[in-house]
Amino acid sequence: MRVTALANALNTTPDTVRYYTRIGLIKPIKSPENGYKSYGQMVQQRLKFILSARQLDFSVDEIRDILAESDKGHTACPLVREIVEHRLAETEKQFQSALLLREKLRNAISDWQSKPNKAPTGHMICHLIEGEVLEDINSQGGNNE
Amino acid sequence: MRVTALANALNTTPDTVRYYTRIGLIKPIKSPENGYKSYGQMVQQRLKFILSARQLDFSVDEIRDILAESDKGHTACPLVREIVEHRLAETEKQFQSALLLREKLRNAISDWQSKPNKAPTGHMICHLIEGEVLEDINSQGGNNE
DNA sequence: ACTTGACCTGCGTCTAAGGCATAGGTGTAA
DNA sequence: TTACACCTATGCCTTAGACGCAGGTCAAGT
Repeated sequence: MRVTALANALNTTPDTVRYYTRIGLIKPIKSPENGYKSYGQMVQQRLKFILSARQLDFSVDEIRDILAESDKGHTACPLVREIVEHRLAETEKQFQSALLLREKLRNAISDWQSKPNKAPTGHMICHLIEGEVLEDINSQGGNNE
Repeated sequence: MRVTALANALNTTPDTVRYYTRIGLIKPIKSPENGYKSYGQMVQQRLKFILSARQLDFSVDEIRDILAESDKGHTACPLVREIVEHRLAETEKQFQSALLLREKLRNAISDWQSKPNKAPTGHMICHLIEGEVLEDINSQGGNNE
């Protein structure tokens, strides 16, 4: 199996396969005559795992750690559980900030409904944004990860 | 005002100020003796606008367009309204996909609650991920922007 | 055998929005 | 003057692949 065949088999792109190959997550054997990479059955299984983990939004680094553990013959399950918990927490944050942003944008739209368009005044570029909306936004405070 | 002073005044980082300077959104004057950049009052106002727009998740490119319009003496307001509508739509998408991901992760956690940890079997790296969860996920279909 | 065209390959470069490291400049207290 | 803290500009690094390019390969047609 070569890149494109493998990609098609697992419903991904050749570029993705090449990328995982480049960073060493999967290792094909190189044909000595034409230099093309050839992927075996084990590699396909491995790629399948990688793609599934990506669907759960695991980072490539996290996946690398999991595979390393697995390659040493250890269970990767505890690590996977840990990561999925962490990812859920991250997603919760993203979720909340998307919620907040949506609120800001909706407010902006409705607040601006009645306001006219103005030309820039030299000390103000667009009064819609530089108006009172600003203060509300800037006092939302910082976040810490 | 030099980078750090300006950054502190507007509650951002020197690196951010440098970045906006580098891509030409704000233009300081360079001291000819030591090469340090000096930012004036107008620039501060401009940066304030930029930061506010970033709070609304405007992209730097969008902000560049707005500033270009404003610099030509035209109202940027219609453009700003347009962008904010577009951004709201984008945010809605993000919101939905965060929601979906959260659901997937929660399901994974609860499904796995009762399952044991297993060592890799050679054709399976972690049965938690390679189990049935997979099929559900892979049939979610693609999105198009 | 030769050529055409379609497809495929590896490699290098690009993305967004800054973060970080490094090398060197500046200021001031001892 | 030296020590030390802080400041500066510059260049490289980050994610997870996408895209483009120059060249290689394959099957069909001549």
